[in-house]
Amino acid sequence: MAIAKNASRLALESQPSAETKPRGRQRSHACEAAILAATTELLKKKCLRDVTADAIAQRAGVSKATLYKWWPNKNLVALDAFLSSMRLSVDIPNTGSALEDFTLELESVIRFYTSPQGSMFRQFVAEGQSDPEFLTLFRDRFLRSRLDEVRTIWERGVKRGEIRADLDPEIGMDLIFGPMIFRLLVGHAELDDAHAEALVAAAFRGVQKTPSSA
Amino acid sequence: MAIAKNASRLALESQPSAETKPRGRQRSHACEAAILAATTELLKKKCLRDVTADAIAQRAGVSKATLYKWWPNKNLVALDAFLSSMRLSVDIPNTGSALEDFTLELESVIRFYTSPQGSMFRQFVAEGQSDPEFLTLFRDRFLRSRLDEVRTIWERGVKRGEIRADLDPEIGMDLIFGPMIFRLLVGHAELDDAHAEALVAAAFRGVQKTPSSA
Amino acid sequence: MAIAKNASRLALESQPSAETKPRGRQRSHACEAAILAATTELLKKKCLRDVTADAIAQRAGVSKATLYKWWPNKNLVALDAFLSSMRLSVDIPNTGSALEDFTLELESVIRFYTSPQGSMFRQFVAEGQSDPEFLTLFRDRFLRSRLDEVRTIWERGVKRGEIRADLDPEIGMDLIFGPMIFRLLVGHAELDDAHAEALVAAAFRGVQKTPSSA
Amino acid sequence: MAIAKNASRLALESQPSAETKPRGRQRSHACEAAILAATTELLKKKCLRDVTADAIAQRAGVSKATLYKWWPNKNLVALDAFLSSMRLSVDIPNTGSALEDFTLELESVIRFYTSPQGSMFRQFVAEGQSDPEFLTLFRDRFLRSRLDEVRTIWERGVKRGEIRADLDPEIGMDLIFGPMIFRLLVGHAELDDAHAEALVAAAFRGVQKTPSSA
DNA sequence: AGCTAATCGAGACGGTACGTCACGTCTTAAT
DNA sequence: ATTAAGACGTGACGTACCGTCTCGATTAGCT
Repeated sequence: MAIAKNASRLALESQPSAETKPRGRQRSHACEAAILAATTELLKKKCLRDVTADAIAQRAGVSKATLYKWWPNKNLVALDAFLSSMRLSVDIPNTGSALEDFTLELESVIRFYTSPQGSMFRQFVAEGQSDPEFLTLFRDRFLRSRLDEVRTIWERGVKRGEIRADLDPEIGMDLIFGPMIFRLLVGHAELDDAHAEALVAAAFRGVQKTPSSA
Repeated sequence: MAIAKNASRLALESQPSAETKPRGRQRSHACEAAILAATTELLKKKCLRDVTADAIAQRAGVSKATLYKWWPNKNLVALDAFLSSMRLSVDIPNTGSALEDFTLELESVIRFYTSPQGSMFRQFVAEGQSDPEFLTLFRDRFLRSRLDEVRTIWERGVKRGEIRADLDPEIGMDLIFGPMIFRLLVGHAELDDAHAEALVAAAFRGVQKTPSSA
Repeated sequence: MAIAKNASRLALESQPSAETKPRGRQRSHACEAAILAATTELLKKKCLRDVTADAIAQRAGVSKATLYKWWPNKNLVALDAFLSSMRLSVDIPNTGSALEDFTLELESVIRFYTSPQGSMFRQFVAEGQSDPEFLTLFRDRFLRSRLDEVRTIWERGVKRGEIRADLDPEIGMDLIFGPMIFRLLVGHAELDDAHAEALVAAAFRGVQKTPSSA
Repeated sequence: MAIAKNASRLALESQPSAETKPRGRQRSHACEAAILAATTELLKKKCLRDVTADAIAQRAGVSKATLYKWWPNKNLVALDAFLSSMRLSVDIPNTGSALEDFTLELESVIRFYTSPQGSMFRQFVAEGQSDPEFLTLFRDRFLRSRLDEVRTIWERGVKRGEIRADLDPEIGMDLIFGPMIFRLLVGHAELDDAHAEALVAAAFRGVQKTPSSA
């Protein structure tokens, strides 16, 4: 099931000691860090498709063999680089209003995804279209946890009675974030704070003309 | 603006009379048709990235040079192939209820986009992430007109008083189709008729617990 | 035996009337002349390998089909162009001394072969190495007659008692012109009037130290 | 000056010790040898023009990229193949008579140049006509040394008083070998032992009717 | 004067080889 | 054992020129 040849980035965090160290030279942390940093740096200038494994290795001052020893391919290096550059867990807004929380969160997400840094998101989704395993990995390692974090907004909203309890949260969340992803990937419309607000507002109020307001 | 070296597919359809034919041998319809057919066929088996220009040419019984003479790259060939295979303009449902129309339409779109044929959509969006010009072209030649067609549902709904008149239709449409695209590209949740219905319903009613129903 | 599809250039000169003209549009002299002129012109700037059939046709304002209708390939066009630009039969020197005649002739030949015009000679020999039929044709249409002309110098020399009668003229002629061709094609040594004189002198006197002059 | 991207063939032979080996994987001797062997083999069947880089690579079981990494084009591969297949330095005859030595040498050279193996010589001269740098390289790497070797015959002849000391050896050598090259490349006359003998004899005695023999 | 052939310009076409690029693997000597 | 360096096989790329072909327009001799 594991695609990555190892737990990659995470491998270095775990195993604080315990097991017997293998003989010979130990895996270099510096080396791995250099690769991830180089990848991040290069991806700010070019898209994933145009960043070559050679370029990463060269920029990191690392041999290509080292790179391929720890990652099965370039995409997974980029994914790790992306993940490692996002460590400081983003905290979810908590203003007391789910509407406001979602608006703030969406604005924040948009700002990130449209930044050079966050534009990697689009590349990953794109790569995923021709590499299902990579798409799965991307979902499991990044999206899932992000969505889980955001779901707390939803749940708080439900608890507070702001959000309909009968609505499948998955559908609710897609309703809020789907349109943003759509615009992000297809580029058919603007994507900024104003739109974030309008989108969340529309998702909340709904499209339908309510009988009362008629 | 034009990326394609010519009007390609469309060039052959238009102007049945009018302008004087150029002097030399005419562009072969058979040749172009063969290329588009071969491309469509190959794309049913493999994803766009894995279909090579050579394979298209060979399967079409056409020389690679001919292919590159009329299209700058295989993505645009695929786009033309996609467009040509969708000629019969899909008609938009018109049941008298916007909610039902959107549900039917979304179901239909989902069925298409998850078919071998329609999965090209995902590939195009993916390619577009590393080729902005292609993304623009894809939007202009395909998405734009599709969205325009669907917008009639919206406008009928507004006229009938089913849909809020104060809501930007662009936002409304993204609300309905964005979540589907999100799921289509990221694959984090199911995508079938039931979900189509739930999505449209949620978009219509909104996420918010209405005071009256409280 | 004929390689060319027709008698080419010569076809237009011959048959002043006689046979019944075929029906339809007649072959255009202007057209052929333009092709030959364009070829000659282009070959002054580039070597035969680098002059394309398209370039010839375009420069001549002629269609490629016309070109290939009358010549089987580019090399034979060039050969005809070469021959047609040399019509005015070069006259062989006749000073009364074979030594002097050969020297003058060799100087003249060297001047021609090292001119832009005459450098086609080298190209023909080169092409001939990978196309034996072309080499044969080149020999038959050009070299043979040139050598025959020059042979009169030899024969006059023999008659006058200047040249050994027991020597095969073919060997004698090769002795005089071979070294020049060698230098022309390989470029390992200078090729000018001085060398022409020295070469002919050496060929005449021989390499051997004569007993008498010892 | 250097055309080849490296010292190629020679690089592997030289410097058995001295400089420290570079760090990485070493250039594969087997790989290079396979390329040269394949080239030699193919050139026995087809002429240089008709031997493709792909064919060489495939037959050598080597990738085209590797081939192009070490040689800028197939001509230089062929040249290296030619040179490597001639290593055992041919020894120059030394019978005590320059006339006989030159005759033997010329016979030997003719036999070689008319063999499948040696016919590459013609191809090289031919290619050189459209690629001056290649011609220079061919002269420098092959012809020069061959001529230098043969010149010892000349010098011994001069010392022994068989050959005129006042004659420029370059002219003398061209006189002996030029006619052979002429015939080799143009094919207007036979090229065998008998002619070798006749040619050398004529070059030695000269064309001129000597007064004494009159 | 119209008919019928052949030629002509334009340029599309199939084919073949080119030389380049990136991928991911493998080899070597050094650490 | 891991590293840097970098050679290697694979396979697709997009380009160039070849020689053939298909058009419609032109230009004659023949009816």
